[in-house]
Amino acid sequence: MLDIKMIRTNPDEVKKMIRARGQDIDLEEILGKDKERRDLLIEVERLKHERNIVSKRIGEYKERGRDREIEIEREYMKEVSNRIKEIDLKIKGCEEEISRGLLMIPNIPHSTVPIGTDQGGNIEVRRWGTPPCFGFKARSHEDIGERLNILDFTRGAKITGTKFVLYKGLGARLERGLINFMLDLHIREHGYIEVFPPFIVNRDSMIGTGQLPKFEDDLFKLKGEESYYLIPTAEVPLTNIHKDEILSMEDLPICYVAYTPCFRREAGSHGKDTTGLIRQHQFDKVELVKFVEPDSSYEELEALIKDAEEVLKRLNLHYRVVNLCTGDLGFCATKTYDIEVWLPSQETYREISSCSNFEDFQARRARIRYRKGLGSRPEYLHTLNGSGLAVGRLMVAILENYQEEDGSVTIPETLRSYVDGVEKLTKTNKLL
RNA sequence: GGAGAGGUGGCCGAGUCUGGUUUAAGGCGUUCCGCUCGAAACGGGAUGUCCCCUAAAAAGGACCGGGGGUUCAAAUCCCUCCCUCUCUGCCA
Repeated sequence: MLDIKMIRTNPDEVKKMIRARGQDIDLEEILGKDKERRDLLIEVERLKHERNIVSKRIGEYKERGRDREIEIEREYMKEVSNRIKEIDLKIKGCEEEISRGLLMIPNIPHSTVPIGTDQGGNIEVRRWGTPPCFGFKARSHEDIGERLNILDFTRGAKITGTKFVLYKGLGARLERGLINFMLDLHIREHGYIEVFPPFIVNRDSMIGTGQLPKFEDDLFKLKGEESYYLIPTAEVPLTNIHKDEILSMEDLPICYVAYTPCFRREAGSHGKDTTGLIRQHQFDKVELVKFVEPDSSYEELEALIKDAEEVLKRLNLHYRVVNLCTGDLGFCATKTYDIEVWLPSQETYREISSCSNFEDFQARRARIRYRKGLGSRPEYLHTLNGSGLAVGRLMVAILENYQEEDGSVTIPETLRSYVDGVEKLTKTNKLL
């Protein structure tokens, strides 16, 4: 959420930004309501002041038993009170409209974000490693996974439906190993605090991180009295840990890491990257979230992306880092780096992590503040998050990049201690 | 799920029955000043968040879990929802 005061003073810049993002939002209407609200406030506060004074006076009259005076004041105050009630109602209406509008305005891109309308405008920042060189035609991960009997798409669909998968035997174990490997790396070497949050959150949390009210269609909502949702990413519970809090400067930066499954409706994405594990309704992810001081948030973003990259380096997987352009940037972000891992079967780079700075956009929505020093006013802090990494897609990358001609898959050395020393996945009919 | 007790400032805690002079007592903590060679103890002051108006302040308004109602007036009365605790049922 943007600051209404900032919009009030820089309406043209905000309009320009909205246009650049290809959005259609009526700023004038919001600003009009804002003006109306402030005018009404001035009037109603004067009346409330009056009410406070007269009420006190009535109290004093009552003490002395001056009933006639009380009666006179009471008649007058009835009018004042009704008028207050009327105006308060109008103000509330204004506030609802203002907030509805504000919640739909995207964040302002950082000056280092390239201008562009879609993915094509993204800029490659760096590459690491080299793609593997096979003397045979690379198989897809689905192919490899099903032959090895570690991935079962048919049964996943049987149990639930399309875009649900069953990991079996060493596949399940490798998934778990990857999660543990990444958690350990971030906890032991990058200084993150591990968290195991709820996988279901309430509506207010979803608004806090920006999934709602705009992206309801992407979410799984639970049926029941409460407005509960399955999390589409651990970003939601992690960022909302400090909702409605005022932290002190010594607390910052706070860095959390969590493994959670993620649930996404993927509405409207049918036929798009639908193969295998790439796009599922449920997938595992290790997520990194930071709460930082505003001055340091862009340095923290650089550190965050490095922490995520380290996973791929340790696994010796070729990747590139991309700076997303204005047209591809998410709603809440001011700047996002994607990490794209090399997939031999598609001979292309595929997103495996997305690391973003949100500045105070989420902090304002979720009311997360900090105090610079003793006695200083609370200020919104900056939040960041990034995948570190998406486990399903990492599985894809390992199966494809480490495949052998005979259909087996070598397990990267770093991972072996996480799968009881297994060095190779080989074809088997047994459910290991 | 059932029964009961609660939710008040950074924390503890009074106020709620009986609505008004509450500007939310008192304590703790924090911080500043005094005393002191220094510290402790002691004495004194300061110590919330948001909104509005401001160049800034002052003044003003709102906030006692959330929302609504009654009333000239609500921390206090009524309704409703949420949360916590105790007992209890079922249960991993």
